[in-house]
Amino acid sequence: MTERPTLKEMRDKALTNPEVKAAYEALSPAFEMKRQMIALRQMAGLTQKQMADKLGTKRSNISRLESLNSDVSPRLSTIEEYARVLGYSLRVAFEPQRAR
Amino acid sequence: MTERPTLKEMRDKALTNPEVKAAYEALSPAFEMKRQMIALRQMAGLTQKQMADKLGTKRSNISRLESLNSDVSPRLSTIEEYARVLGYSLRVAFEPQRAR
DNA sequence: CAAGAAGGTATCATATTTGATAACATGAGC
DNA sequence: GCTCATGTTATCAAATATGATACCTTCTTG
Repeated sequence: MTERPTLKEMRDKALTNPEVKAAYEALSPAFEMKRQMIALRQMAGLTQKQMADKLGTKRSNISRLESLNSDVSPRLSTIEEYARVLGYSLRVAFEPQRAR
Repeated sequence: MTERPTLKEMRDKALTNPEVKAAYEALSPAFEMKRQMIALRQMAGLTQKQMADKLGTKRSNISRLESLNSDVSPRLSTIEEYARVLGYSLRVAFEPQRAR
């Protein structure tokens, strides 16, 4: 039974291409959130160093937290703290999954 | 210089009262989120056991994750997974902090 | 009452994040 | 070129979350 590729097969194949994979992940909630975090910090006119001071930690840790290609998934409380020192609170919403 | 209590002092004092503390925390973003998670699971007609199976883990871990008076702050990826198996994706929004 | 289903909580081992330090790269301003 | 500010990345120790197991309570149903 030879068949033409299913949608899922095409997607999986595409994801083996690094560029496609990057573009795909760029849409993930975590990526969107990190972009937001960076934007909020910059809008507040703060450097990573100043942000680190406010949070009682170091530059490098802020860099890692904001890093788009970091493989760590931060704790919810870490994101909450980051938001709080910038004058924001978190809202976590669940929305019906986008079509794939 | 005896003074009348500041707002902050009154708040801190109030938070030593367990009941007040509970009511206060009930408004936190994490609490709101957990309530949402439980509601979504129940709307899907799933028990914690069934949820655990979908996630490849155990009942007790789901209970802890959903527990409102748990002292653990889950990873973002943990919440994402939970949402995903229910057909939802996460949206994390930053909103200007409520007045206190 | 007995038995099973559902949920809660404690504990321990394991996995992962976080904090701190150091080294590197880039760009601005002197 | 030099220096400083900013940001990135790697590494290790310490803190914390997660997985699994066991035991407990409360309901429900027979």
